[in-house]
Amino acid sequence: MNLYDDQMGLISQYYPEIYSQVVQEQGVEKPRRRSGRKKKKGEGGSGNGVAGKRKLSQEQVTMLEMSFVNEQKLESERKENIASQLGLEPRQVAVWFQNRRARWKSKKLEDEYSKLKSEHDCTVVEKCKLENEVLRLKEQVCEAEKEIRRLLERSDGFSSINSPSSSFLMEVLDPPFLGGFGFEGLEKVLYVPQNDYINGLEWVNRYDM
DNA sequence: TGTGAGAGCCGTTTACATCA
DNA sequence: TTGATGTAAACGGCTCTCAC
Repeated sequence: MNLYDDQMGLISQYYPEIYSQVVQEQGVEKPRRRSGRKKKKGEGGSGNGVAGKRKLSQEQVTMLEMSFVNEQKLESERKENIASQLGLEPRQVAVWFQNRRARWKSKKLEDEYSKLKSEHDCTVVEKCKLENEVLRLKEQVCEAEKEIRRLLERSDGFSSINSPSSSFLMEVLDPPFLGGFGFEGLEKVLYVPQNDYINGLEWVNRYDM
């Protein structure tokens, strides 16, 4: 059983009147090659024997839609079959499939756009949430720093500046010595002895080239 | 390798239906 | 009745594939 048989099964099930008409028209042999592809406008080609375009009937469209759902591409044999079943020119069937593929593609693009837009909107909302969170955390840090400074100032009245607790707090609050003066990375190149009690100027002179 | 035919895609045109 | 507008059928041009 091929796709065509599947289609016919569906059609007989859902559209018995169309199916009986189709079965009656089976067996019509048509030439497979098209002759004279180009036609001037107004020459027709609709196969209706009427000048101008005519909309396809509801039954024709239904059958074409069902066929399209089964398979979007149209092989020659299938096209001939559908055309003979529906009393249309093969060219009409081909054109209908072409236009239907275009509509399908357009709809697909529309759906993809909607999906992407929805995802984009979600991302924007998430970004706003994260930015708010960053602001909130920054405020917390600011408050914490104020609190530390307040505690430091209070502790000045009770202990000397060289007490272990205050030096620890200073380390927390102040940037590293080299980094604070724009010498980031130099500490890796220059050796600074840990317990060397030379003053700052002497230290600079020692490493001055 | 060149050529002709068939088929698909894309953009456009045309015929027709609908509505204000 | 008529003009604007939307939709679907059809066309024309281009490209690709395949057989010869």
